[in-house]
Amino acid sequence: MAYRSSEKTRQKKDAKRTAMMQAAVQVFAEKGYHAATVRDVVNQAGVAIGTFYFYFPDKETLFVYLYEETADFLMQTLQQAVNQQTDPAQQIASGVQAYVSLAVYEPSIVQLLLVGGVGAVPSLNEKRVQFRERVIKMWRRVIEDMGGDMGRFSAEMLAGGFDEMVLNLLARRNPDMHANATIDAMTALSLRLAGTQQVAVAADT
Amino acid sequence: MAYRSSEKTRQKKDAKRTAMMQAAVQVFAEKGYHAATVRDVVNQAGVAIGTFYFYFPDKETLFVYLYEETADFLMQTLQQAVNQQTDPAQQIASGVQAYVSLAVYEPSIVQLLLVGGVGAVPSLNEKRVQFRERVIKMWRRVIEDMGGDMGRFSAEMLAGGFDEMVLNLLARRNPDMHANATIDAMTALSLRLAGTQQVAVAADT
Amino acid sequence: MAYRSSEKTRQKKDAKRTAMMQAAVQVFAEKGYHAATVRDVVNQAGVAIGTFYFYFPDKETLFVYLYEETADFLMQTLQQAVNQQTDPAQQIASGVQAYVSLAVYEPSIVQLLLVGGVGAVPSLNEKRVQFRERVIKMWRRVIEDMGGDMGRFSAEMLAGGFDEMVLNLLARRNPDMHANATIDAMTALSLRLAGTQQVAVAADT
Amino acid sequence: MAYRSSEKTRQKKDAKRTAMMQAAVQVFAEKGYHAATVRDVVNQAGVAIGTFYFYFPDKETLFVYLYEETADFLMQTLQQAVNQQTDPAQQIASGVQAYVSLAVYEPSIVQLLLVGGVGAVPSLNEKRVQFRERVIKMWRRVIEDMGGDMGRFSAEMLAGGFDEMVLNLLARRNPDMHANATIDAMTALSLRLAGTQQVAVAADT
DNA sequence: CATGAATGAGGGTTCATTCAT
DNA sequence: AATGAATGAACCCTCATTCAT
Repeated sequence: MAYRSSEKTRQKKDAKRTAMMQAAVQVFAEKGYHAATVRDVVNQAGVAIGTFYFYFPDKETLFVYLYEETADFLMQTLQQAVNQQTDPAQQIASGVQAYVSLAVYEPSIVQLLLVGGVGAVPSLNEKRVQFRERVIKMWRRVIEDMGGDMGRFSAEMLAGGFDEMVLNLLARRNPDMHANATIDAMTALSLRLAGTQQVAVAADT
Repeated sequence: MAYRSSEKTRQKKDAKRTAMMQAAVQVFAEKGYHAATVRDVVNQAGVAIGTFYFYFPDKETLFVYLYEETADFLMQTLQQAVNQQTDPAQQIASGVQAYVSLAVYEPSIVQLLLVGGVGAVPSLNEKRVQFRERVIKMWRRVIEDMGGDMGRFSAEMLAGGFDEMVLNLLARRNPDMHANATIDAMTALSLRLAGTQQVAVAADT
Repeated sequence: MAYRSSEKTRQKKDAKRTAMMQAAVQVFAEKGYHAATVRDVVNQAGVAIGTFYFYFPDKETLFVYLYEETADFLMQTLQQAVNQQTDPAQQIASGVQAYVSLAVYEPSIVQLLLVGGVGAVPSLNEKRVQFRERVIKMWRRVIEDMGGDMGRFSAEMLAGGFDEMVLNLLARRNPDMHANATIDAMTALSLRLAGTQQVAVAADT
Repeated sequence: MAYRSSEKTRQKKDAKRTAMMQAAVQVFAEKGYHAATVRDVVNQAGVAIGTFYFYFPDKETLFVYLYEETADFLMQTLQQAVNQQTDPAQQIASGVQAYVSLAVYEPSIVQLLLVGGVGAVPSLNEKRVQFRERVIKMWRRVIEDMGGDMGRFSAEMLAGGFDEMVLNLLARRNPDMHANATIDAMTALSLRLAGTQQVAVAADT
């Protein structure tokens, strides 16, 4: 199940609405914004097409809303993982671990946020910038807590690099089999990027 | 005497074809694959819609072709910049400089390759994977020439990180004004990622 | 309470579907398959173009379906008329009468089956062969019941000859005024073709 | 070679024009009027598309012209065969023989006249009526020379019946192998239709 | 609330036809 | 005469959206 009911939707307690949002994540992730049709979503959710327009004003609004929700969920998950640790180096490790786990377990989320409708929905651009900003800021805080320099740039590279690595992991035959190696590499490279220590790492593939 | 394709005719033909491809890059970059219509392209190019189908079999084929061409062009540009140098550290600097320059000068290219129609065109997925692989391999070679370890992972992070940094640069008000700072940071962080030296860098923003 | 397809709704739906099919028969009969547009059909039926695609998958499928339905209907009508009689000679007379009546009363049917889209729709060729075969077999049975020889060939000539005569009848100013003469001639000539008796017939035109 | 240059075209002595008309017969016969494109014709003829419009005003005119030419050719062939004989019964046999031979040897002609664009080209309807009229008149004359009654109706049935039988012959695997049986049957049935004698015929299939 | 029949703007594509060379 | 690049009307079909039930 891809979609996690956040605070916002949990209050609605609406099964149909939830079903449609869950279906939407899958469908959008799989086909991209334009190729996914409203009919795809309602079929997947098992409701009638009219029902869609009772709960959502239109396709685009749903998508943007979904993007926000999913971004929120991802940020919460990462932030929580980071906050569980106090040592910056361990914070990175924990965050990386959380990100990769999520990606492997719920690839739709990553697909939606990184590939899905970017560049396809004009009103999404701003949201996308905001999302990236949040990711970057989170990593920047950790890096600077370590005493690393170039916080902003390092964080940008970290954020983009993580995405690329995760996407490469997901492109493999058995992502879960290579998850640990990826996590280790991501962690090690993060420490290097911070620039505060020399790190030795396990063998490469 | 029969019709003879004179020099002038051929040039005009090539010109029209080129105009349509340039128009297509812009339109696709701006709206994404699905939202861009063939009519948009021909309007931008100043030709009739029938002309499009005289030169290209269909929209998707053009897009894939454009993607390949653009990817080839980017790779050539980068590879050339890298090859101009012999010292690995300088190779990175040169490649980074070339990438950023291209991005600032021709943002459509970056937009097309990184955002455009990814996830929207099924037949593009394979091409996209190939393109990323080429980018990653290029950086990996440089990194390993420096004696860096974790070549594959480092290269992935470099590739993804570079994209993120370039995208962030393009998102700013005056990309060209911040290009140099970004180039410096990208270079410095690359060296760190390679893991062979400690690098000091200029102040951050 | 959910939407319930009431009797009224269903009837309206059927009505619309029927209206479109009737419109289609007319339009196809009048213009032929290719020249007839889906817009022609929906205009004639008084519905929107989207409605067409709600009821039928596409133009070709509808046409083939229409052809089959019409062929079935014609065969049933003829067969029924034939079966009402026991004497072979009277069976022919009855069948001929039914065919001509149908042609005069509903010329679109004949037009669709004999002229409409033959040679225009590849997937129709097989259906056409089947239809001709059914017609031929029906007449052959009757002829052989009379003791006529050359059943297959006689039946072919009968089938083709009937069509030509009906088409010639329809091409006249007032088909209904000449229907009886045509019916008589068709019947008389059929008996001759069967080769079992000498027949005297009414005066010719 | 399907197209025979009649008096009209022979005077032109124009190779390109002839090539296009020959190509047109084939293409129209194969695909039907609408599905056949002007490009198909010029490709088959090995000329450029502009050349088409130098020789013919438009597609429809060519088709109508082609229909007339082909009808003329068929009528000439049949009439000639009929005229070679003096005895009416032998005239029929000769005409039938000629028709079947032509159909087997040059099926495109039959296809064009009987199936091709009938019902698809409005301006063809009149031509088609004229053609049928000529066929019918020819057979009627023969029948009445034999002393047969119902000349008009018999001739209609003969004309339509012949077409059906020829079409059925062409639909078989090896038309030429069954040509003789068909010819015999057509001849025998014609005599019966004329109503002047009792005819015995060879075994049926 | 829920339904699904109905709508029609708009997209990709074809193809008869024109005209400068 | 001959060419083929260029045109654009028109076709088939999709799909977001509405609304009576």
